[in-house]
Amino acid sequence: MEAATQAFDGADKIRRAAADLFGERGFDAVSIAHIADRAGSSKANIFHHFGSKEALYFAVLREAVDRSTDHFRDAMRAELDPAQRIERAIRGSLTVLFEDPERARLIFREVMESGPCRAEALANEVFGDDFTALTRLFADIQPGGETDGAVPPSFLAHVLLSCNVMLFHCHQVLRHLPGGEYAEQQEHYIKMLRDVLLSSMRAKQETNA
Amino acid sequence: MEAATQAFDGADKIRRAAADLFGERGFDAVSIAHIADRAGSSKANIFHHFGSKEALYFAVLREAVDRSTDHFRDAMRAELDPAQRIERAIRGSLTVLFEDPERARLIFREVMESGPCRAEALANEVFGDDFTALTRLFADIQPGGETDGAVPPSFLAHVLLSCNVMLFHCHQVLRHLPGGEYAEQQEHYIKMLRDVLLSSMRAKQETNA
DNA sequence: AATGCCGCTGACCAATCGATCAGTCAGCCT
DNA sequence: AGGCTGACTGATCGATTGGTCAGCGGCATT
Repeated sequence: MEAATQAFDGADKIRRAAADLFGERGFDAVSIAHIADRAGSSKANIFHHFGSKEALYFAVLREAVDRSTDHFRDAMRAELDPAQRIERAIRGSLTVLFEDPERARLIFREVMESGPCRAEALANEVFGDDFTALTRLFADIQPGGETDGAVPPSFLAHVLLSCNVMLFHCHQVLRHLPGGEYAEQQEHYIKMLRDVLLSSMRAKQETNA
Repeated sequence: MEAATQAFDGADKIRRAAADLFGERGFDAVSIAHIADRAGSSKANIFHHFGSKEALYFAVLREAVDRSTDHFRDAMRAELDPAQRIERAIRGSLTVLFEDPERARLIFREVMESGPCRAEALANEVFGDDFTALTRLFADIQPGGETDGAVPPSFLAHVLLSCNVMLFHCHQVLRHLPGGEYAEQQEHYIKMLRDVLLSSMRAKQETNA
């Protein structure tokens, strides 16, 4: 029926322009006129294809979400020693963030802004799989199984993602902080984070008070 | 000269209303009319006191920054054993975030949005002192001094701040993730993060490849 | 050739945006 | 009393916002 041949039809150009602009400046700071201008289209055409500004935003958001989970999944499968598997996971998550920055900022802004209502949907439909996969990775590697007192795998996933997300969003600031040179040496950063995660897994933890 | 007695003059009410709204929804999503309404004032009066929307935003931002650094400084001084000092630091940083959420979101949004131009100013004038203090804390506690191969103190500061900031911004999502119950048990969260940081300091790290 | 559909456009809408204006009112100084 | 300052307001500005609508040209079907 339709021609799937021409990959760049008008609607797609609009989608991509909107993704860039929404990612850079957020929902409210971007106007339909801006998007139309960047896409080389007209305002009316945007409403013809998407109906409203909100609908366009959600379309862009959903596309960004789908794409990012694909990338993350690829970076996860590897049968190596624990240190290398952790490195792989760190690098994979980092790649997702840095290779499509606008998309990543779009998603994180949504997470920040979303109230309790949408948060559960985001957790289940968007981040659940990736987080579970990462948690399972740490559970697999854990030397003595889940001895009580040890840091649980899901928290190690939290540490990994937190550090990466922070590096991504703040690296322009971090690199000017005293001792923040790691923000510009990605390989060095990866090894340090790997060491933090590895030693947290190995150590028998004290659980005083 | 001026009366320092009346603590809530008009300008201050505007400032506080603006801080709340900017923190909740960001700069572009908030209009002067909203702020005037919330402050029980008039649009024109806002321009009378602050000159422009941007000037009001910066005034609010600066006030938020000053207040947060004060709180952080208090939480830092304590002469206890390493585990307790780290706990103290985690709790202090967490308090800064959660006890004035709008202010915290205001600042973080500024960090996210700022290009390379303003990032350096933010690093030096706003976050430099706190980050340095936190780094020094880890350097003091470090058992064998700075043996090479160990995770540097500034990176431990990165881990601490990253995890806290992520917990703050995403805890509505995290608590719905499998294994994300820690997002609602703050004391448990603090102890886990403390263990991660402690074991990262103690362990002689491998620096292969 | 007439048809209907679809991608697309310029002109236009009411509402709202940030900002300015002249002007009011209360307090303070001389 | 009179002059002056500063907090404050309602009305209003031009520009821009998200959104609508009638209509255009190309293309496939009948």
